[in-house]
Amino acid sequence: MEKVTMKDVAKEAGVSYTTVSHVINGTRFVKPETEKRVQDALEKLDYRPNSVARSLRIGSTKTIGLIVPDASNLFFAEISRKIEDLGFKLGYSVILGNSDNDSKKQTNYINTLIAKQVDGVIFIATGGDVEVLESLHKNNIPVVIADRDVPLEFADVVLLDNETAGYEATKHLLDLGHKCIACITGPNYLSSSSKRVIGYKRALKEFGIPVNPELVRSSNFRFDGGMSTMTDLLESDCKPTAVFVLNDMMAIGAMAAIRKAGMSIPEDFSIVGFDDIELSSITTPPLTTIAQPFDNLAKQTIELLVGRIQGDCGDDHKRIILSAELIERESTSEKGNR
Amino acid sequence: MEKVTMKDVAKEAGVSYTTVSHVINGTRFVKPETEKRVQDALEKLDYRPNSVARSLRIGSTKTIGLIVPDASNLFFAEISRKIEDLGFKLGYSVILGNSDNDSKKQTNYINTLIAKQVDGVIFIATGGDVEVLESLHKNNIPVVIADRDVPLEFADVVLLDNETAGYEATKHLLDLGHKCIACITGPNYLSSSSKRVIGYKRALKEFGIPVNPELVRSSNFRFDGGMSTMTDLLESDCKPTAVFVLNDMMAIGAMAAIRKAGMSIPEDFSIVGFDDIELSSITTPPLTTIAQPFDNLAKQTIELLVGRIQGDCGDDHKRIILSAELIERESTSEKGNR
DNA sequence: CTGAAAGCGCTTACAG
DNA sequence: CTGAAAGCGCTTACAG
Repeated sequence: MEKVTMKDVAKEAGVSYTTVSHVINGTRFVKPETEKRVQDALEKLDYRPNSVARSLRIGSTKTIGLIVPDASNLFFAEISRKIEDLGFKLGYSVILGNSDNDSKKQTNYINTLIAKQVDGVIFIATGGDVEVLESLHKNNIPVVIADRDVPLEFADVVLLDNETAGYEATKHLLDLGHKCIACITGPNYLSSSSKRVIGYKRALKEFGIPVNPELVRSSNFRFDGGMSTMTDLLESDCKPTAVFVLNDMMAIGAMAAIRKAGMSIPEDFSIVGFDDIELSSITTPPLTTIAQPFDNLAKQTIELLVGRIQGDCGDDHKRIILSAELIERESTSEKGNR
Repeated sequence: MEKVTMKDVAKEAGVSYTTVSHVINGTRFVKPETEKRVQDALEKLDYRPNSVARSLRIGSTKTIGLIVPDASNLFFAEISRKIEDLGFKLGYSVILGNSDNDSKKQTNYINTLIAKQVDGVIFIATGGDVEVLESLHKNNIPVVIADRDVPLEFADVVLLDNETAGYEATKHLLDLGHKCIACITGPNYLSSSSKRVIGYKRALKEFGIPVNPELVRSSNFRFDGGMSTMTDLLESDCKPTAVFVLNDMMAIGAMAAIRKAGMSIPEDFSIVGFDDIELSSITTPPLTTIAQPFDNLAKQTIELLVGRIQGDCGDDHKRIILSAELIERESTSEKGNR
C-alpha cells in the first residue's frame, strides 16, 4: 500500500513519466498504442494524482476559502451550501471558516488561507476589523464580498438591494392600512440591516407617517433576540399593529412573543420577515417575507470569483446589486380586520 | 508584489535558507543575533509560508475532509460548525462536501479529497453505496464515521445510542398515560432511524401495548415530510393521541399539521421530537425532545480522527456510543388532560 | 512521436 | 553554531 506515483506508472508502462503526465492531462498527442499501455498501468496500479504536487508546480490549488459569520445560522448555511455546490461544479473545493464576531479568529483564518494558497476567497463579513483582507490582496488572492457590504476598494461585491427591499416590505404593511409599524433590526453596523431601515423610513415618509424611534429596535438577527425584542415592544407605550422584522429567524421569535401576549397573527398583528429561509413557509401562519435570491447570490458570487481567478484582472471592481421579492403569505392582513 | 519565499528572506538576512526554515519552525538552536536578523527580514518582507510546498515535503496537509448529506439542514449545519471549530483549534482546516443522496457526487468528493491529500475524513453517510470509502483506506487516510452507522471494518465510529433514546422518548409518552402513540420515522435504511424505532417498539411492548403498523410511518426527516405524514396520520382510522417524531424538523412540520387539524398541543395531542436543534426551544409550544449531544459528538469525532492521524494505528476500531437526554418542555402532557 | 531535466518552495538528514 | 544538497510528486519548456 505504498503511495503510487507517476514514476511507478511510467515504469509499469515502459514509458517516461513525461508521457504519463501527458496522457493523464490529455495535454499532447500520444500514440494510441502507448496511451493504452499507460491507461492500463494507471488502472492496474490504481494511480491517484497528487494535487498537492501539482498545485506547487502550477501555482493554483483549485480551492477557495469561504468565510461566514456562523454556518449554523440557517441563512449562512443555505448560502454556503449553494456556493459549495456551484464551486464544486466549477472544479473548486471549498475550505469553510466561521468567523463569529472574533476578529482574531478571522485573522487566523485569512492567514491559513494564504498559507494554503487558496485561489480565491468569498467573504461574508461579521463585525470586527476587515483590514486583514488587505493581506489577501497583497498576496494576489482575489476576494469577493457577499451579502454584507464592506468598504474595500480592491474587492468585488455582490449585495442585495436592501434599501428597496426594506421599502417594499414596509409599503406592503402600509398598503394594508397599518399606521403604527414597528421595526426590529439587526446590529446597526451591518449594512444589510441599516439599509433596510432606510427603506423602512422612506416608505413611512412617503405615506406621511413620522418615524417613531421608540418603534425601531435593534437586535441580534437570532431567534431569541426576535422574541425578547418583540416582547419589549409589546409592553411599551406605543402600540404597534404590525412589525417589519429584518430577518426570518427573529421574525419567528417575534411570532412566538406575539402569540404569548395573547394576540393572533394576522388578525391582531401583522408581521413581515426577511430572507425566506426554508422554515418560513411552514410556520403558523406561514410568514410573509422578502425572499433573498439565494441561488442568484451564490451564482453571481462564485462566478465573479472564478472570473477573477481565471485572470479577469480589470481594475474596475464590480458591484452587483440583486433585487429581492416580497412573498405574500398569511402573516399579514388589513388593519382593522380583527 | 512578487511572491516572497524563504530564499528571499535568507538573502535579506544574509543566512542560508536552512537557517530561515529553522527559525520559522523553531526546530534547532540559532544564535540569538542571527535569529533576530531573520525575524527582521521575515517581517520586513512580510513573508508568508507556503504550506503547499511544506505539505508536499512532509506528507501532511493539516486538512480534513467533512462529508455531510446536506449542510443546509440545521442538524448537519450544527455538527459541521462544531467540527470545524474544534478542528481549527487543533490546527486543521476543513474542506466541506455535501453528498445529497448522490453516490456519484460522493465518489467525486472522495476522489478529490484523496487528490488533495487530506489527512483524514469525517463521514456522515447519506444513502447510496459506501464502498468508495474503501479507496480512502487504501490510501492510508483514516476515516471516522459519525452519526449514521455504516458497515465498514476499517473505520472508527461515533454514534448515538439511538435505541435507548427511542425507548426513553416513547416511555415518556407512555408514562403520561398515552396508549395510542404514532411514530414518524426517517428513511428506513438509516440506522439512526431504524434503531429509534426499535426503542419505540420495545417501550410499547414493555407496557403491554401491541405495535400497530398503521401508526408507524416512514418519512424524509424534513419539515414538509413531517407535515404531510402527520396529516395522513390524523386522517387515518386509528386515532393516536401522541406521536414520537424522529427528528425535530419533521416534528415542527407535524405540529403545524396538528394545529391545522384544529387540535391544541399538548391539550389534545402530545408530541416529542428528536435532536434538540436550536429552533425547538422556541416553537409554540416549546418542543419536548431528545437532545443530541452535539458538542460531545463533534468532540469525540474529531479527537478520534486526530488521534488516528497522529499515528494511533491500533487495528482495533473503536465504536463510541453516546447517550442522549430527554428534554421535557411543553409539547407533551397527560392523556385525558383535555 | 517521446524523453531528460529543471524547478515549484519547502524540510531535513548529513557534514563540519 | 550553520550550510549545501537531496528530494517530496508533479508540469512543461527544450530537444530530437
